[in-house]
Amino acid sequence: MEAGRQRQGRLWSNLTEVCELLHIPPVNIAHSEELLFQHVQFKTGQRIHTIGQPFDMLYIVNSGFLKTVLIDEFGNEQVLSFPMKGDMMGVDGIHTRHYSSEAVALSDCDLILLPFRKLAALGRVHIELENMMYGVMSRELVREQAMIGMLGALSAEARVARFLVALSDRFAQMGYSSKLFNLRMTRHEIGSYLGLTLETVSRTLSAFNEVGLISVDQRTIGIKDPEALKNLRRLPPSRARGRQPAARAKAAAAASAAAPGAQPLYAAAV
Amino acid sequence: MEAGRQRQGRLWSNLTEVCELLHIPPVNIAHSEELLFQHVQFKTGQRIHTIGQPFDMLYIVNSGFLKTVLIDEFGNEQVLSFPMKGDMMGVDGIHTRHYSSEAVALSDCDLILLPFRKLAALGRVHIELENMMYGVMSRELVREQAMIGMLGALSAEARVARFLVALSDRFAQMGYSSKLFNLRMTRHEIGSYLGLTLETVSRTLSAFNEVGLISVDQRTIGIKDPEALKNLRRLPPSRARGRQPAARAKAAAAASAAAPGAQPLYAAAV
DNA sequence: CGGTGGATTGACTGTGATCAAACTCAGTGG
DNA sequence: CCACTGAGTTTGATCACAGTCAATCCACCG
Repeated sequence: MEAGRQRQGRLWSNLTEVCELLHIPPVNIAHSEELLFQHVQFKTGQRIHTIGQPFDMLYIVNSGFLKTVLIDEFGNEQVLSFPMKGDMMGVDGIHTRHYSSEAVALSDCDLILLPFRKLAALGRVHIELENMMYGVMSRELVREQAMIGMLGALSAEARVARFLVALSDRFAQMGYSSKLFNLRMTRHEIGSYLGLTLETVSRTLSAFNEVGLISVDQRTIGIKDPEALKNLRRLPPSRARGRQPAARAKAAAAASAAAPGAQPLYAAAV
Repeated sequence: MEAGRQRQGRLWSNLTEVCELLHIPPVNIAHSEELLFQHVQFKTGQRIHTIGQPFDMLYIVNSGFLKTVLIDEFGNEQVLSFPMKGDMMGVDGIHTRHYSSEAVALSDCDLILLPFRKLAALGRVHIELENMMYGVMSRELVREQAMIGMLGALSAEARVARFLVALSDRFAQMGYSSKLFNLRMTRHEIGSYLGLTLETVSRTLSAFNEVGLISVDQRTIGIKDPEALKNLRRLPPSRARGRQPAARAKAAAAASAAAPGAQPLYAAAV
């Protein structure tokens, strides 16, 4: 853990550390050594904030894994995101001054507290910081738009494939292996996130495994063919798969990547 | 059209007018009469901005109807929103400095141009304005989260029902009739927005009509039973509907509203 | 008029939800 | 140490919702 220093028995980060965590050009401020943001630790299962709770803080994930969820009028959970290192949480609370979603730790976590009013005030003086705020919020908006596009247009298989690729990329950029990793969330949570049932998620992972795109063992995922996953739209029907060598099916999945213009065999006509 | 004044043959609005359009407490600025924002007119079918185009402007809808769309890697349109009076557009361009979506006029429109840099600079001096910016972006984020929840969890019928209710509410708050209005978008666009096909949208509207929840004639929609629509989860199977008086089915739909705790007949176990 | 884009309706099919059963694994306590 | 538990996962059988393909139908416009 490079970021953070001890003070009064707690970890604190300065603005420079916050900026690099967010992948934002560093903001150079006079006396920035005195401007520190406090860390907080949460244990697996603990709630960071709940729906309706008065808003005053933004959070940046320094380490660990979380989920954010919406609860509908019948008490059903809908997973909105799986924040991890470098992600900002709590932005949805700005508008109504109350959080509109709930954040839960899926592993032990270390979060940085950003008092919103203080941050906004700082942004008035340091334009890069203001840019950072607008930038992070806009980025989040674009991410959600992509999510809407995915839920509106893609098949179950394509959703699971993209989910795996996105995870793999995140792990890579955090310095972990992009080829072999552990899922921190249950099938149920993945399903909720992707608009699918847990059974469909499980079956789809098994199908990818059978065809050699990935390896699955409970929560351990091995990415075998990232390119095919990235461009997958639909797998051949399982009937055909049974009597064929796995290589055939894998090739078919990859084919949809090679010729996006022509309608490849088995590709969805979205 | 109360907002706007002529100058150099064009319409301009001051900050106070912009604020009330956005439903934000008015920002009082000295010399606010000299701080004016230009209007632009677009005709039906015209593009306001396209994907990848360099970002520098935000837009506020003063009158008219639009759609914003994402284009996926295969050229398919995905409708993201139907902006109308009081909505802000272009926020998705802040992050990468390029618009990530495309906005198209569905009717003749009058938009107010907000140069982003200028607006951000103003926000540094006038905190209410800064709050407005953060607030509008956060509100958009929450709206998209609700959309994700809807796409992930609701049946086709529930989506269409909520779409109608949301439209009805918007018309009401713009001072139009909430009971009778014209759709400005095609079935195809509604379908894309809701993650459905145009046939499913058409069929669902017809079913609502049959059951007495609404009246449909092409693009003209009459809302008959807003409460039942708001709480609808699933309609009784069409077989049963045919031999029953419409009132029965309507009552069943309304029942799911009355007793949200108990599982009503035909309600989806989401 | 005929032409064209949009809407409706019908018949059929497939994907993914539902219901159900078996299995894995970690934790707990006798 | 092992049986017991319970949460999570896998797999199977079945079915319905919504997608697909196709044939009108309708309104608007040149």
